[in-house]
Amino acid sequence: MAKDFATKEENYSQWYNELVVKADLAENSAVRGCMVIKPYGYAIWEKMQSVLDKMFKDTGHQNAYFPLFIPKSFFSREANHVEGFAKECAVVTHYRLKNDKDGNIVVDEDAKLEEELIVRPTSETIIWDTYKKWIQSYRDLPILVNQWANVVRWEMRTRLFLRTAEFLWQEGHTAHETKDEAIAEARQMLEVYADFAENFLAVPVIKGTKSPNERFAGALDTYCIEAMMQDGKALQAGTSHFLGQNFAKAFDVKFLSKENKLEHVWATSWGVSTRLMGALIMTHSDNHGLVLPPKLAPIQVAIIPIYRKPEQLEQISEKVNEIKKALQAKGISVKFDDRDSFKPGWKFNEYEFKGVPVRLAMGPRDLENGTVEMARRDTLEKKVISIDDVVETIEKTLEDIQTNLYQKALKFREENTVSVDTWEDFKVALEEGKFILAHWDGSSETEQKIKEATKATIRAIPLDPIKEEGKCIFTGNPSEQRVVFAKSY
RNA sequence: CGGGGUGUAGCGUAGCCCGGUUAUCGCGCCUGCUUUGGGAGCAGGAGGUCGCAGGUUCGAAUCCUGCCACCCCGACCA
Repeated sequence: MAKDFATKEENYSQWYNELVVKADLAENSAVRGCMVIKPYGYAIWEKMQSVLDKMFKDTGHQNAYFPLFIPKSFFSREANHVEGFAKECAVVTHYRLKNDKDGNIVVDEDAKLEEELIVRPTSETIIWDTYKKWIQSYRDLPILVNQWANVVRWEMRTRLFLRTAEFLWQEGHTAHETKDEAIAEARQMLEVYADFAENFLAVPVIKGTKSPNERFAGALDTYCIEAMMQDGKALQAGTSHFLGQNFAKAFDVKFLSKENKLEHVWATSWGVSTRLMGALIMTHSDNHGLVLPPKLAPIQVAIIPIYRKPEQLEQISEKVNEIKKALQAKGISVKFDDRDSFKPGWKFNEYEFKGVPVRLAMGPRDLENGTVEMARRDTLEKKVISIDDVVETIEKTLEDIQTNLYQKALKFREENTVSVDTWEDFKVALEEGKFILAHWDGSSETEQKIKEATKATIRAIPLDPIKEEGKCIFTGNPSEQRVVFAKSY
């Protein structure tokens, strides 16, 4: 089953250890749960970064960088925030090692830090401590800053891509004069994420807000995009938080308004991580390996020569280099794999599991006929095309693949989303791995009880809902709109 | 931290219950020849503290004790 293959870590981590592997660096495994991102995998991350970075800049943001280490005391300033992260923080207590009398390297107890440092699990605290120094007047606002960084969350159980102990991400932290402006910013960034997910990752997402139980620690409102993986489980692909004045109050960040009044600043934060690579794998992969959307594929076209004698390779190379040049002129990334150490069949498989969208093969037969064989990764179709049409055909095919992947994923989600009105139906649908649209009375207790009974949580309270009166699936209390329930990663 | 399981070559494994030659097999790796339109074939070769420490024994991968690590299920989570 494709969906088993694409969603079980032991499967994808094996066939895709070209991309990324779990860190296996230390025998006593202090780095358990971290990942080594290999060059090909990192190339995908870089593509994502460059697209997102441009989107952030187009919406007026700038990049900056803040320290990895955060003094412990910063964390205790915002009560909800510390509660949310305290259980998963790595703590630095010493700054020096020494040799003991047996020659072993040990921690130098004399080098104990006065105040422990936390390895950032997220940077709100250190950034707001800094913003205090940057903001005095309404003229200093808004501050629209993004940071590309790594963060560490000491999770009890890790999972490749989706929940590694260390991960790469971007975190935006903005400061505004008014509540409305901050909410508008959080909403805007949610739109940016949704746009990126759907038009680049080719992953359809549900936009919504989180219920209080699922909200970010310290936020007044958490906006999210939720995607469905091939086993029907939900994956939170990105979040954007309206933080209200919580951090401004905790870090005493005030400004003088136009009316000469001292007011607390309004805040947002938003982030996406290397988890998006997990979303990519688990949405599109099939039993042949990864399937990459053309807009994010490091290699869009792989060309494989088929030959017996060196002379044939020479002739083929000549033709291929013309094609390669023409494609590159159109901004298409091409790899001509003329390595002699692997056979064509081996290469076909290699590029297939690397998810390269289009593969060309050229052999003696094609040389005679002026043709080339083109195979597309999403449908695995092969056809022979004329060399004269190659650039045009490939451009069109890449667009087709991008659209097709999105449509396929969207169709899958729609087929696996159901509206239910009874508790019995709810449980059945959940067993079938569906997204469930159901009424909920709005209380945390009810959500908690449903979670305990079924493991399902509210993934999103959809934005712009169709207003519809109904009764809560669990308690029968009145409800104004349906929310999305699902099991999640 | 609670329940269950596993540790043998780079990876995956057999052997363990019932102790006994040189620790099994596959993949991968190296060399040579033949091959090349969907993961090639043959021949030869390299690679091992059997998780660690102790014990029982003439003899331990195998039995006993302790420790360590990892995996799965729960609580936690982008």
